[in-house]
Amino acid sequence: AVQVFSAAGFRKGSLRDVAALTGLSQAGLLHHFPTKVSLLMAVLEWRDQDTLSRMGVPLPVGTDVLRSLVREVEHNSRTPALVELHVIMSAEATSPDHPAHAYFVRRYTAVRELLADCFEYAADRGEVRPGLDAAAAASLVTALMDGLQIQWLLDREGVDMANALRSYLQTLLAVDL
Amino acid sequence: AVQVFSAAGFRKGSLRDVAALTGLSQAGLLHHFPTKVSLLMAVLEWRDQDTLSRMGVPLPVGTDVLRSLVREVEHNSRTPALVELHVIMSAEATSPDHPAHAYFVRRYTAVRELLADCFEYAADRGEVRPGLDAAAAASLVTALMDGLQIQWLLDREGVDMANALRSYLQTLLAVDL
DNA sequence: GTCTATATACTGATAGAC
DNA sequence: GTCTATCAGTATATAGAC
Repeated sequence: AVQVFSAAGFRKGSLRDVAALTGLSQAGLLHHFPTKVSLLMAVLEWRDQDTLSRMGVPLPVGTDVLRSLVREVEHNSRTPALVELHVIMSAEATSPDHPAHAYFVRRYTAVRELLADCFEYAADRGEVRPGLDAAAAASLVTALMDGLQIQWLLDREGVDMANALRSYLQTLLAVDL
Repeated sequence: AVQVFSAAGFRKGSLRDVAALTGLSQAGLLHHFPTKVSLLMAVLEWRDQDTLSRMGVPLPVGTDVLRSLVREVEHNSRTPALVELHVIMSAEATSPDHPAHAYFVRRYTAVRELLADCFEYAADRGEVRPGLDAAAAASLVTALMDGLQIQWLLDREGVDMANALRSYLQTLLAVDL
């Protein structure tokens, strides 16, 4: 399902193609996931668990979150399908009638809050540039990662996501990352 | 076509729906645009002309490009359909087999070059922060705009694209924008 | 230049045998 | 738990009348 949805999107990705990749018939696939939407939700949950398994639970705090973030982006650079999945799913889900719309609204809010907390925590320790707006920085870092993924998918040799993110984060901090 | 492709993407957007919105039959629409792909290309060209008509031809140089950019983002905030169109088209087009793939590869390269030239031009006049990497800044600004559009579509009240962009650009410059 | 009718293919989901 | 068969809906594109 990850392969199919990442290549064709949820809207155009077909259960037939997913079934073919699993070796099941289409009806066989629907025995495990009764609807296409239920398969989508399972994919999104799997992706979150996959990410959390690398970042560690409970999540790190302060600048450790930023280090984890850079590591995660480095991992993404080795798994284009995961990047494609995020780019196409988040774009499709901006439509209010998309089945994953509410999920992505929640997810982006959560990611921004995690990052804002991380910047505030670091600010309390004097580890960020003076005068930094934690909430604004959180939104900016989130946007930067999304935008870099699009550029990287369009030109994998010409764009270095992890390096660009690390360089930018460094300009926000008063300590070495 | 802009309405349909922005709401459903190119892949899932149907000629039937476009035809219905124009008042034509589907066959009538195909008289003017012989294939779905030709309609897509016309939409992308229309979008570029629409943008250029606001930014002015020839394009401004130096920090004037950045001012135009902020104005363009302000305009986007008033036309959600244009933002939706860009977000879904650029995401879909990351797939190598998408009919707009080559178009978006070219477009992103051109946008980054335009911005890099602008930063170099401004640097020659001492208008940017010392030590700024023009090419890196160009890629970053492009990524930032794309990422902000996703966040804004998911939460229009909570995200201020133009303000976020202006604030970030200001940190790159040695003069007021 | 616009239409109706149609060809051909694919879609998600269901029914029911095994 | 997996299958075949099928339904009803949708898709792009074409043929040909007007």
